[in-house]
Amino acid sequence: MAEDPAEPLAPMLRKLQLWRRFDAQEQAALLALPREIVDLKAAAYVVREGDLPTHSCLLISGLAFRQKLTRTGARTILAVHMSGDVVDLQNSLLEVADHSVQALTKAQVAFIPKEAIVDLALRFPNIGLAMWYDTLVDSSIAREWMLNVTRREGHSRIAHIVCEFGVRLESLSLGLRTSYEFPMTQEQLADATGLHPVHVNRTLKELERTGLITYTRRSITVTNWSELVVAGDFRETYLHLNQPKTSPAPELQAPVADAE
Amino acid sequence: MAEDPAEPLAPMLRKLQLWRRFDAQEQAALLALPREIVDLKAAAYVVREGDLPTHSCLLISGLAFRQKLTRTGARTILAVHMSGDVVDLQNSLLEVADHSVQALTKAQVAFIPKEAIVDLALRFPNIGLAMWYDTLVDSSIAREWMLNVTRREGHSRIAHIVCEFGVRLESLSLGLRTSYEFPMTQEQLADATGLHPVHVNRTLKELERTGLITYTRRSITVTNWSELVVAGDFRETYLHLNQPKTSPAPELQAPVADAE
DNA sequence: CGTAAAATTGACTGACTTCAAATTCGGTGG
DNA sequence: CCACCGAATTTGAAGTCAGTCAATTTTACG
Repeated sequence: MAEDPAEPLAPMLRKLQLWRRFDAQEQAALLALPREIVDLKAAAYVVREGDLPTHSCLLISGLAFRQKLTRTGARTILAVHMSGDVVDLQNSLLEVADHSVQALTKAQVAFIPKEAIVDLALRFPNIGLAMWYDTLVDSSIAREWMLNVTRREGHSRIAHIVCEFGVRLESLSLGLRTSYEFPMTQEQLADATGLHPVHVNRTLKELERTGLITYTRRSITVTNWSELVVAGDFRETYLHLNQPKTSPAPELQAPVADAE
Repeated sequence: MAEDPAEPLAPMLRKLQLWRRFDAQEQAALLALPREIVDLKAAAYVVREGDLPTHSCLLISGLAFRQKLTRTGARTILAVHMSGDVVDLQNSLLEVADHSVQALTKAQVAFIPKEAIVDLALRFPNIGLAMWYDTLVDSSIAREWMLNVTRREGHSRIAHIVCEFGVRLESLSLGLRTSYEFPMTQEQLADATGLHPVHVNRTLKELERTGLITYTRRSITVTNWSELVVAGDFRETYLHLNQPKTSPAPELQAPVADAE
């Protein structure tokens, strides 16, 4: 949790090095990205749908989520982001933001000019690849959510998202998969699972009654992990947490010999 | 439709140049990618969930779709791809395929070794950026689909997808937005909208009865575009078709002066 | 302590699913 | 050209999961 305040971009470096290894020069360039550190209150907007974003946003601490609305105001929550995620590499590289990003809890973020991101990707293609990979993993999670909300029943949807948050938070050392802080309201949980808040409430109660979880207003304890995994049809491959790191840009070491 | 057979990768070049302009060297490098051209029958698999993919797949002609299954066999269709799409830039760069890709119609594809893609991105960062952008647009469409299946009613979901295919096919000169070939079965349409095939059938009938579309087994004519747009809550921003092309890699022209 | 947001509960409704059977279509072989 | 077959579509009837509406209780927090 206690990041070196002198290196606010360290969480981004750590996250991207899940996908590619960086040499000293690449690490320095990344940490030297121009940025503005901002403290956000819960529910503060990072980007609004329709904006022409000028910055990307790194989440240093706290949680954030992406959302999209129908014309009638119904909401879907598309993703929940955690420390180290460059929230909205998805959004801000394209011209117009097609969805909004909002802080879920109070959060510390770094705004990075989008040209600086593009420039970094052009000067250090290895970092560009890592950022690309990172957005691909986001997409993979989005696909699993799509499956979740279209083809699983209510109690499975809830069970699945409870499993996912546990594994993700544990991978960041922000909790245990069987016990973690859970700051979403039931209404937000409903928008993340395509259900109605009332039904989410009843489903949580049912998961408690059947002994799978204990739920208090802002925390979750899983009391029967293996049954919860079955109930949620949870298979964690889609999180790509075991992606083997590619050693430092081997392609750059032998680019001349192009045997074909 | 009639692409120069000497340049089978031309559709990919055309598509990527929607996002970035390439100079002659970049264009040549892209067209020279190693590849194997394959003709696929309808329903043939390109990648299966769980595979360790070694190739990316460019769709030269025909349609393809991505899908994912629950443990009990229920299916969701995540995306439909058209000519020029590098189906599964999404999938094949990561270690394990988290979903399957299948031909929707008979199709011609080019398999490109994934190292060749990574190598191209490292040698020509401008092309790397274009491919990244391309996957971001895919993600944007995926987000709209998520909104569609979670927060719109059945008839809206169908109306929305009918609008989307019209606009996308028209942008590729493969049809008119108000009249196009539509090779999906009602069962596939159900899996793309999170509905049951029986309900899809009834909904299509209702859209016909109310005069919005005419539907025959394998083609759609929109008889009232503006009402269909309203019914489907369709706003085409998310397709990012008006993304202004960035002129040839300006960042590369002045990388020295880094005024901050 | 007071207040607003969030959670909870009950009664009722309905959009969509399920099951099952009939019909149509497209291609194939005689 | 026509009969045939499996897949896709269509239709009907009945059931249910989740939504809706509305009121009450709990909680966080100043």
